[in-house]
Amino acid sequence: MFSKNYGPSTGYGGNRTYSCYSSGDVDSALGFEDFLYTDDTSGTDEDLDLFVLFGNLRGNVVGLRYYTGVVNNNEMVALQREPNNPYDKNAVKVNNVNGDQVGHIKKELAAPLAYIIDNKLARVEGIVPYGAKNAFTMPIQMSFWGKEENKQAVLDRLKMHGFKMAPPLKGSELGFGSNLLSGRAGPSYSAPGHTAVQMTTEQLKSEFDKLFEDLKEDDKTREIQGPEGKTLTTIALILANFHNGKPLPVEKIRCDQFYKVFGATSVKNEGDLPVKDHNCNLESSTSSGKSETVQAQLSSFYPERTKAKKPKYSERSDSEESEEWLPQETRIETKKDLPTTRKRSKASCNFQEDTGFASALAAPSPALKKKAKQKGTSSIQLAKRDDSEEGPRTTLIICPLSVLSNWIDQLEQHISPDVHLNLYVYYGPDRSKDPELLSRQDIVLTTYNILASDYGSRGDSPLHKLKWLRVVLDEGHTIRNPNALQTKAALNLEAQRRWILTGTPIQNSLKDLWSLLSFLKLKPFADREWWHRTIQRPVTMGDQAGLRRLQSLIKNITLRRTKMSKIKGKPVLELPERKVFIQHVVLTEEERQIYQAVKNEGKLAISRYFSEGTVLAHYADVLGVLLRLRQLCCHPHLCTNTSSFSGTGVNNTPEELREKLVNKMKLVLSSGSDEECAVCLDSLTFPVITHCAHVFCKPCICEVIQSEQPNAKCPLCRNELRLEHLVECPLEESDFESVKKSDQEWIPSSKINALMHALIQLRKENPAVKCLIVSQFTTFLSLIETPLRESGFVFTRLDGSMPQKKRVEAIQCFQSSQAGSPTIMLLSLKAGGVGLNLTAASRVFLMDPAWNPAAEDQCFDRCHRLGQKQAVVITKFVVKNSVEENMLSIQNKKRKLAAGAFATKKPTASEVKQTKINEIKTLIDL
DNA sequence: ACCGCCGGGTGCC
DNA sequence: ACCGCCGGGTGCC
Repeated sequence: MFSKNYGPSTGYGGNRTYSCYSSGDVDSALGFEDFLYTDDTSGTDEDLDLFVLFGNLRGNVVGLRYYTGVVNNNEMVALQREPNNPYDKNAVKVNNVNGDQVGHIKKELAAPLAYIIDNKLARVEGIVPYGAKNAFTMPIQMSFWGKEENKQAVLDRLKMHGFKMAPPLKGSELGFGSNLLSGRAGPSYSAPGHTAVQMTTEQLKSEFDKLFEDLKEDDKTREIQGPEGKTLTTIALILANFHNGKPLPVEKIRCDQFYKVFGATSVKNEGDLPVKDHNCNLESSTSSGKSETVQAQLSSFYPERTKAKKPKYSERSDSEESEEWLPQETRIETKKDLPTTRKRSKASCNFQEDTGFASALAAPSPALKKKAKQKGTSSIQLAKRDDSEEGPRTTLIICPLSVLSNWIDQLEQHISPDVHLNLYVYYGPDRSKDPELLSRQDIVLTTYNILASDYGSRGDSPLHKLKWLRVVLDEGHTIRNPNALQTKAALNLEAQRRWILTGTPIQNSLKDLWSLLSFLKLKPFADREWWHRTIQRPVTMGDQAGLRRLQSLIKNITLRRTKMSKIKGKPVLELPERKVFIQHVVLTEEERQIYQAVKNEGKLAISRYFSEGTVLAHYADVLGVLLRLRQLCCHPHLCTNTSSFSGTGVNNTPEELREKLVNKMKLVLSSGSDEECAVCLDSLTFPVITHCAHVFCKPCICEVIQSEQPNAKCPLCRNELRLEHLVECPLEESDFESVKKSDQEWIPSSKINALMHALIQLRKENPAVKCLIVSQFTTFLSLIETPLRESGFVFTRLDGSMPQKKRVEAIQCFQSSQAGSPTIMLLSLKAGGVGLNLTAASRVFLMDPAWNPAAEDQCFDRCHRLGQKQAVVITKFVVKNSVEENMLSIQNKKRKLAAGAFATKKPTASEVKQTKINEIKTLIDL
C-alpha cells in the first residue's frame, strides 16, 4: 500500500470539516493552510476502482430548516463528516452538488456512519429519492462503497446501531441509483462493480476520440476568421471556467439518467442560474448575462480594444506574423460563456467579430519594443489605463519558462500603443515582491517555477496575496500532478476567472482532466466526490451515460482548435509535410570494440543482478550501463564518466556516500530516461534519492515513509527507508560554459561523420536551409561544434543549462532570416519545453533516440508547427546492432501503450517494476 | 411538524 | 398526584 498517498480523507465521502472545492467561497481564507491539508489535492482514488457496492440504506436528513442548500427528487447529495460539531462529534452533513449544506444525517444514523467514514470502511453516497421539497426532513437513500474486506465491518457497525443494510440490487453497480429508478429487484452479492461492464481499452479510446470528434463538429460554427480573411487557428485546447466557484449550471450537462439523478440542482427555472447564487457576485446573472461572449472576455483582457476597431496592419513591420496575434500558436484566449450555450449560434457571430479585435492589435512603436526587450524585472509600461473599475483588474499569466519570451514578444507585437497595457514580467531575482505594484498592472507574466518557489517560501508570495481578475495557465497540463508544488501554488491563487491553455488536457487518465477542473474550481466537478461519482467511475466502468456526461462537460467548458480544424471544409491550417527518416549508422571497427567491451561487462553485471533478483536494487547502475552504451553510440569521448557501478559501498564515509548518491541521481535525471516516480507515476518533481539509490519525488516518498512508520520500505526494492537518509538533488549548477575543453584530442565518430556528411550535402543543395541538431547529451553537442566550425557552419546553441537571457538570444538569432544568421542550432532534447518555436528550421537531425517517444515528437513539433512553411525532414541516427535499435522497439511499445492508455487503470507498482525489468532485458539483449 | 417530545398546569363525576 | 391527562411550546447536529 505504499503507493497510496492517502490523505486523511481522500475520497471518502468528504469527512473533512471543510472542502476547498466544495466551498470555493471560503478557500481564500484558508490560504496557505491548504498547503498543509493536501488531502484533497493528492489524487489517490485508484483504490476506488476496487470498490464494490456493499448495499443500500434508507435514512433521514434533518434540520433542513437551518440551511439553504436545496435538492430535487432523485438528486445526489454528498455526505460530509463534521467532527467539530459542538453538539455531536458524529455529525454528518448533507450537501447538495453545489456544496451547499442541505441538512444533517439524523444523529442515530450519524453515529455508525461517522465510524464507517472516519475509519474509511466505506464511502457513502446519497440520493434523495423523494421529499426533496420537505420543510423539515427528507429521506436519503445511501449506498455504501468500499473494499470487499471491509464489508462485514460496515454491516456489523450498522447492526450495532440497529440498522440493516439492504443488499445491492442488480444493475446498481454504477451507483446511480439506477436500482431506484428501474425498480428492479433481486439481491446480488456476486458481481462486484468493477467486473461488471468494463469497456476494453480500445472501446474507451475510441469513445474518447469521438468525444473530441464531436467537439470539432460543434466547433465548425465557431471557427475564427482571422484578419484579412486569413484563418486563425490554434492547436491548443482551451479550458475556461466561467466564474470562480460558480457552479456549472447543471441543466447544461444533463443527459439521460444523469439528469434524473443529478437533476437541475438548485436551478429555480429552466435555464436560470442556481438559486443559491442570487446573492453571490454573479457577473453574468445581471448584465450581459447570456450574450456575454468571448469578446467580452477579451475586452477585459485588452481593455480598450473597442476603440481600435480597424486593423492597423499598415503599421505592422512584420506582416508575416499577422497570423499570430496571440502567443503560442495563436492561443486564443477565449472563453465560452457557460450559461449561454443555448445561444451558441449567437456566440459564434461574436467570435467572428472578436477576431476583428484581434487584428486590431497593432504593433507597438519600435521604442516600446526596445524597452520591452529589457525583460527581467523591468516593467513594460505601455501606457496607463482606466482605473475607474472596481475590483481586481490584473491578469496573471503563468507559463513555462520556455515560452515566457514568446508571450512577451506576442503581447508586445500585437498590442497597439493605443491599447494601453501595463505588463510586468514577474521573473528573475529582482522581481518586485510588492503586491501593490503588481496590482497596478494589466498583465503580470510569470513562470510555474517562480509561482511554486514563491509559494513554497511561505508568506512571501505577492502572487498569492493578490486577487486577480484572471489567472491564465499556459500549458496548463503542467498542473496535472496534484502533488507538485506548482499545482498547489496554482490552486491557491485567487482569481475571478481561471483559464487553462493546453494542447494535452488528458494525457494518461481522466484524472488529468480533474486536476484541471479543480483549478477552474468548476462546481460541482472540482469536488472529487462528484467528479468520481458522475464521471470517472461511470466512464471507466463503460457506462454510456457517463461518457455522454463527460462529453457534455467537455463541450461546455472547452474550445478546441486542432491542426486539422476546418472551416467550410477547408483546413484551417495546412501544415507542411513532415517526414521522419531513420538513418542507420555503422560503427567503425574501433568504436565497435569499445562498445562491445562495455556491453559485455555491463551485460555480465546485469545478468548477475537478474540471477540475484536485484535488478531494481541496482537500477541506477543498470541505467548507468545503458547510458554508457548510448553514449558510445554517439562518440567515445562521451563515455568518460567511468564512475564504476559498484553499489553503495559499505565503507563509505557519509560524505562519500552522499556524493555517490547525488551522482547516481544526476545520472538517472540526466540520462534522459524520463524517469518517473514509482509512487505517483508522474514525472519527478523535487527528486530525492534513497540510500538504496532509487529516485522519487520528495513529497511522494516522504508520504510513504510517514505512512509506513516505523519500518518503511523502498517501494522498488524493499530496502529500509529513513527520512533522514533521503538525499536531495543539489540545485543544478550551471554546467553552461563549464564544459571543460576536454584534454582529449578531438576525434570524429561514425555518427558525427554521418551528420557532417548530411549537413554538407544539404548545404550544397540549399545553403539557406536551417537545421536543428538534437541530442540528449550536451557534451555531444559540444563535440559536434568542432567539425561545424571546421566546415564553416554558422551555428547557435540552446540547452537546458543556459540562462534565460542567452536562450532568448540564441532563439532570436536562429529564427532570423538575415543573411549570415546561423543555419544550425545545437539543441538539447529537453531544452525549451513545449512552446519553443524554431520554425526557421526545416530539417532536424536527431542524434540519439530518446526513451520516451513523446519527447522526440515534442521536439519535432518545435519546428513543425504553425508558421512552418516548408516540409520538415527529420533524420534519426540509429547505430546498427546497438542499444539504440533496442530503444526504438521500446519506443514503439510505448507508443502503442500511450495510444491505448486512456482511462485504463494506473499500472500497479509491481507492473511498473515488471515493465522496467522487461525494458532492461530488451535493451541489453538478455 | 396534520408529528413526537418536553415540561407546566392541573386534578371526581 | 412520587400519578395520568391536557394542551402549549417547540423542533438538527
